[in-house]
Amino acid sequence: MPPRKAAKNAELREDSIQRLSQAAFQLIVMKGYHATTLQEIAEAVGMTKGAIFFYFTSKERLLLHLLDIAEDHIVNSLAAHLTSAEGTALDKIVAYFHFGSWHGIERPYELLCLIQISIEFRHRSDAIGKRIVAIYNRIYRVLEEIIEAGRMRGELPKDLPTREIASTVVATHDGMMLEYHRREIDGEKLVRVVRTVFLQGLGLKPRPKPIRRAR
Amino acid sequence: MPPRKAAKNAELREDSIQRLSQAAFQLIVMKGYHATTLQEIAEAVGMTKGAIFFYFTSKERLLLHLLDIAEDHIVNSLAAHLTSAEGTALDKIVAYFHFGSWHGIERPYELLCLIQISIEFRHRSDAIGKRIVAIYNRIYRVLEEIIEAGRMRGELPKDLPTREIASTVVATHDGMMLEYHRREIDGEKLVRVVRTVFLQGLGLKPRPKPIRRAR
Amino acid sequence: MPPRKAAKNAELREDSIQRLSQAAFQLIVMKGYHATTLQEIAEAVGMTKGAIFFYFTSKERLLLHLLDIAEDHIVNSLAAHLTSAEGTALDKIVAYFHFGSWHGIERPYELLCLIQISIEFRHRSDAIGKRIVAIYNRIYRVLEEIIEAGRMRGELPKDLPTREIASTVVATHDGMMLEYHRREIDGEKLVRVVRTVFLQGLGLKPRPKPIRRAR
Amino acid sequence: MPPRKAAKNAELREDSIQRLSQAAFQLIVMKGYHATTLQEIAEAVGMTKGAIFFYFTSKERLLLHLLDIAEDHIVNSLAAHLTSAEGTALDKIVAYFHFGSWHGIERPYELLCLIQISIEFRHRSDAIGKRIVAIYNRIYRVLEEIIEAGRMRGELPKDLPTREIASTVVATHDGMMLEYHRREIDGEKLVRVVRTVFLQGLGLKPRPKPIRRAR
DNA sequence: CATGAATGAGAGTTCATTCAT
DNA sequence: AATGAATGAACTCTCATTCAT
Repeated sequence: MPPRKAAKNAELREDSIQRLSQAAFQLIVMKGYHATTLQEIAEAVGMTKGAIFFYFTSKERLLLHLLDIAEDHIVNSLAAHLTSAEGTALDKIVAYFHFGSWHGIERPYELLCLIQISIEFRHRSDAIGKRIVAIYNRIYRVLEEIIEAGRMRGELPKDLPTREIASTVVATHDGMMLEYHRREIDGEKLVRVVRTVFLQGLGLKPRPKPIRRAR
Repeated sequence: MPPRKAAKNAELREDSIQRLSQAAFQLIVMKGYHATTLQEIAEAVGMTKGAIFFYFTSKERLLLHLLDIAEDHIVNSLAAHLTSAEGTALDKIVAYFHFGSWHGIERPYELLCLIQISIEFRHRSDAIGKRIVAIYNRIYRVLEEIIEAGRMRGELPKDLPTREIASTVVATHDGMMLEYHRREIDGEKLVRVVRTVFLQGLGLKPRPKPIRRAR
Repeated sequence: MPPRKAAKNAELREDSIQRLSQAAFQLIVMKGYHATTLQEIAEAVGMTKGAIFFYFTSKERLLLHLLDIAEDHIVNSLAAHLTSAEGTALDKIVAYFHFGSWHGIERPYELLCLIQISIEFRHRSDAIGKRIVAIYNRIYRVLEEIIEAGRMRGELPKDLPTREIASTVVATHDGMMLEYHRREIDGEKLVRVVRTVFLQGLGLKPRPKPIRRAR
Repeated sequence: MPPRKAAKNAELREDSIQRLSQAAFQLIVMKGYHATTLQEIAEAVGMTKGAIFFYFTSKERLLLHLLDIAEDHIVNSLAAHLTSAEGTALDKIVAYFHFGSWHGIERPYELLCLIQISIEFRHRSDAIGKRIVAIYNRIYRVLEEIIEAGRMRGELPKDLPTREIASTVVATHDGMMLEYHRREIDGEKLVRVVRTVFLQGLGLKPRPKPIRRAR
């Protein structure tokens, strides 16, 4: 039964890659890429270091594989969700937070891994640096399109620049995810606060008078 | 003049420590703590690796020293600014963003170093992990006091929990700082967007006028 | 028909061994034994690493097998050629160069493999070291017998020691083969030069040419 | 006394580099480059692996350093010896053998290292492959110039091509050196045989006059 | 027969750290 | 006060080898 055998092997292979990837996601999110050793990853799935090199040719390639997965799972479905026709820009931005937080809770590691790597490789121009930048650029693009469209329809304040709004959304989102992992925090509450803030600001609204100048 | 000489030596010592610290701040912010080698730090100030051990007993102690500096410069003055009697909670939160961004632009490295370390050592319980948690806890405490006080005075929505508001503020602030460093972004614009969002939300509110119905 | 099947299997087995050996010869000659991996050898014949262990119990045994082949093909036929009764010692030495060069051109890998291994394992006393020494000793013995016989018949200068003449022949021959592979060189020209040198030296002698008959 | 100290350190450095290089020369000649580990080299001089990286940034760089030394000591002085005005081409070729054998006996490792590396890296185009080819090309060039000049003066047979004569000289020389190391052989006798062969061939010629003294 | 998964010993390399000077 | 030499532990990576299928 060669087909069965082949199938079994393929399964095994997929399973091993899967387990190694999951372990790597977790460890990288917990300790960072540089502080995570292949030894730890291997041990986490009950293999030896050498096994990693059977599936990935280097530590860097393993990480690139994780980025592929994360991009696929997160950015792709994000784009799919947010580029649909319906909904206002604000709806979509809120959806972005919800989406992220959903991932952050159900599948936290892929999302956090992207954030972690974007921080660790912020200023590097090697393969990983380029890859993570490309991934983030996709996110920025999706958001900026939403914002532009919203602005056209008058759903957003005209005096706030697109690029900086997108950055604010990403910054808040990533910061929120990190914060969620930094403290033991009620994720749902956190999202609710962020959503509220983004929708209404923190100000008590029926505002008595126009301009309260800060500072 | 042994005293004079001693004085001179002390000065020299301070100067060396100062220069090493600055270099370390920059490199850690750019590359992360784990990816920064003592070699690089030493070279950046024209010394050799060995010299660092004359001033700091280990790489870890060097980092702890940086954390001391950063706490002193940032958290202390932050607390001083924000615990003053005047101003509403919102004013102070806005000031928090401004304060951070000011530091982020004038003396970016100390602030970013705190953020970087809080991410790299998020889940560690060694000396550094404990230290960075302690520093962040001070920040949370300051913010939560402000928020509580504001809530008492009715300046903040009652349905948003203090802890999560503080987390949102910190998350947004840290995310914003990282974002500022991740992209080439106009820092002032970014702050303005964040401030606006926090104050008013992104929603187009029934601004005072529109309501005026025709006729 | 189990016998037929068995026969077929045996054939297949021989064929696989044959192909692996050829690939190994080539790769070892090109890169050296240590720098050649079983992976490469397997790939060169479209197998996997593991398959090699079905035919050879170790990399070392594979090499020993190659040495067997090379000894069989080269040293045996060399001995057969050179120990025949006819011809002077000089004829036979020339034949040695020709023989070598013939192998070197038609079947270069076996011969070069011997040379390569004799260099890589010169100073080792493991199985391979002993084997290659034994093979070379056979060659020396054949040559020394020829030389001794020639000396008896007065065909060779008396003042040159047998052992060193044999070494010179081997040295020149091996050096020539390596050189032939090191540069892009016209093999036939090279052999001609070597033969001429060995027969007449490089000195311009009042050559016996006199044969030119008068008139 | 900073100068003394500096001097001492410089001495120490030179000494360590020297010792490491010598050990590396020997081991590479005995076992080949690939089969020699940095561990062994370090142990041979009573250091640890790490020390090697203090002086050389990689195993490859260490080898390149050895090649520099060897080129300097051998090829340079070879060129100096052989490009002098006096002497016939034959004298110089004989001198080449003598020179080589002198090096081979007094400082055998540098010369043998060149030969060894030329064999191990014959077919590679990395930094080492290029380096060793460049070194050999210098040798060929020197020899070919000598041969050409000799041919002009009628000192060499006209029917033998320059390139192949040079190759024969190099091949014989290298082969001789390897042979010298392969067997326990009387080096002087070996050189004498080679010299005689090159001058007169192995044929018993009606020697015109007894002694044409080489050198 | 042959594969592909996995191992484990050991290689080259990095880097914080020590220490004599 | 500072250097440069050297260490040693830990890392990434390689490769011959084993084995279930």
